[in-house]
Amino acid sequence: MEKIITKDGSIAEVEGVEALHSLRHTASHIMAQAIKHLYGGADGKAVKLAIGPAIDTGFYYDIDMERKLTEEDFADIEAEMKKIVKQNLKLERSVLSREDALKKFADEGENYKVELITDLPADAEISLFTQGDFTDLCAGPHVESTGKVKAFKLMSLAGAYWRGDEHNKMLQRIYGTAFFTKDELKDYLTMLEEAARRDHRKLGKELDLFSLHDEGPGFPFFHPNGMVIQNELLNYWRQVHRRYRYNEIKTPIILNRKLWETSGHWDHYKENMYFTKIDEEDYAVKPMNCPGAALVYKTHTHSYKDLPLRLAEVGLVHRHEKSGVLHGLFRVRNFNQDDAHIFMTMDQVEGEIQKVIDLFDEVYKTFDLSYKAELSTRPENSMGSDEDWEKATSALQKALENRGLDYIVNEGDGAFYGPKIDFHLKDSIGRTWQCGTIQLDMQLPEKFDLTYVGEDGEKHRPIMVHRVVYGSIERFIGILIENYAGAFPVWFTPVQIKILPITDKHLEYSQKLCDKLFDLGFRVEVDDRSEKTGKKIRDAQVKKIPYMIVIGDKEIETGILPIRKYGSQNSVDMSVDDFISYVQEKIATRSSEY
RNA sequence: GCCGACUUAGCUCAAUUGGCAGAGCAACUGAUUUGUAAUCAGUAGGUUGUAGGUUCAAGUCCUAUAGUCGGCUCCA
Repeated sequence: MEKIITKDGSIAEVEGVEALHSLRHTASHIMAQAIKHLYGGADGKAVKLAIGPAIDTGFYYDIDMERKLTEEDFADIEAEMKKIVKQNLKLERSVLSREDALKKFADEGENYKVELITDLPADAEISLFTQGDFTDLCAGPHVESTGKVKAFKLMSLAGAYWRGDEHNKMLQRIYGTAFFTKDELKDYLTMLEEAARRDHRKLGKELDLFSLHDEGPGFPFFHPNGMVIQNELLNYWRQVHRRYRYNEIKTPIILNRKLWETSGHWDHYKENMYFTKIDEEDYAVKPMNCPGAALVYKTHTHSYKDLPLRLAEVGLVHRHEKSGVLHGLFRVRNFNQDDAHIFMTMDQVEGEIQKVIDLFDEVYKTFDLSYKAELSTRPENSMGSDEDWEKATSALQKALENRGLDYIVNEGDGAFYGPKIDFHLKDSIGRTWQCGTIQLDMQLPEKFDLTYVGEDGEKHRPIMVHRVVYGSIERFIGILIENYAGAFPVWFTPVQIKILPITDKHLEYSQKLCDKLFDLGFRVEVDDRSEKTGKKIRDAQVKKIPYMIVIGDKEIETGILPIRKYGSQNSVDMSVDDFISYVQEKIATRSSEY
């Protein structure tokens, strides 16, 4: 239990995340104080402070000053912070009137604080926290004194726009982390090192899954091992979608400008699209699959009896992403969406969305992934009537609530054509990435004049849903690499079985065994190098191959195979047939155990 | 796109104040015939991201540019 000074100024005893959050908030004040001391000049005005909150991984402070900080300054700042910690200064909360607060910060040249105060609601209490010679506008909470901050470390520097708006000035952001004890800090740093070992960019290279080249920034190249994963994921995807009664289509990558004008992308998505000319006419490379699906829909008249009509498509889309955002397989410029467009009546929306959520849940469970759902509502640059947005948003909300899913709401984060539910998955260091998404679209059926014939014999407008489970195959593979640290379940790992003959004498038998397993559909290889067994085992372990079989005189004589599983120190004996059915069972059940 | 850092052999990394571009692993060749996490020896591998500049001399300093990394913004 830790004592903290809460937002209303009272003292409370808290523990866990809440206590840590307070500690880190105080740490950010200590850092700001240290930076003021070191670089603020006599009156402190050379350093202007913006905001400095605690975050999940620690804290940061955004500052504005002429001097450009580098990581070499960290040692100085940390040393100054240590002094402040050692002084064990009490944090004291005070309240000022709006005028007094504005005057105080204006006098100090803290124009960002002035702006923050100005934007506080009229009835807000303006609280300050003071430690020694440093006072900051702050709602709290904080720990009682600077001496509590026993273990901290500055982590990185970054630029950050004031108020997150790219039209504003870019400030210098310093990230740090803090813990109550040195051991906790050490554990955290160790965890980060381990996470770096799971990084999909590193493992992608080591396991020879994919590569990225200067010749195509953001356009990943998949190697044979990576393609095994991709194809297995798609096989599984097709099985699931068959069961959920989807039909698959394929639409072209390059389509005429007119189509994109009809769909609204030409007006709303142009900055993310690539263009080309064919026979003097404008064409665009598709950033989404939906207009193609709309054209397929229109090739027939549809009865209400056809609905819901589920058209799946694994579509390769290209999007121009700003150069600074590319990130391994997580953020690329072309990717395969495991898309589907569902056409239905308004009455069917809620039930159909629930089916989609069921499908998502099933798929994520298969990969041992936990996810977080987010509902995004109407953005500013959007099309359609208030009423339609209202109806669509509440249908999504109801589906989420009926399924009992926890979700958060992102106001104004929807697509320009409708609200959406996003499913976020975590990478190795806890950053979340949007994978699955369910987007209601009231616009496209209108734009493309999509209709179905109702019971009444009249034409009606269907509702459309876009949805992806994996999101992008590329991103999903990245998530899987980090989730499994490269040790994939048998069913989609690139090489399932490695046969290790002890000497050349055992090569022939090994090769025969390999052929037999290969013909049964297993991904199996023989290590026929003239290396010692220990070396072959080591290499197979490093490549994270699920099953190793050492073949020597004994095995040839008895026909019993010693199976050594990945991560295990010893082997278990199995007959060839038992081993075959054992592995077949692991694959059939998509087990993540070996 | 913006802020900062980085870029040396296939990979991971060295190279003192500017002074002969190197190691381990991988690859290849040969020897070795090996029983559960690295056998030995040899060979080859480079316009130091790219383009300029400063200098007697540039991996090292300067400018531009590309890419990568950490963030911001944006997003599957």
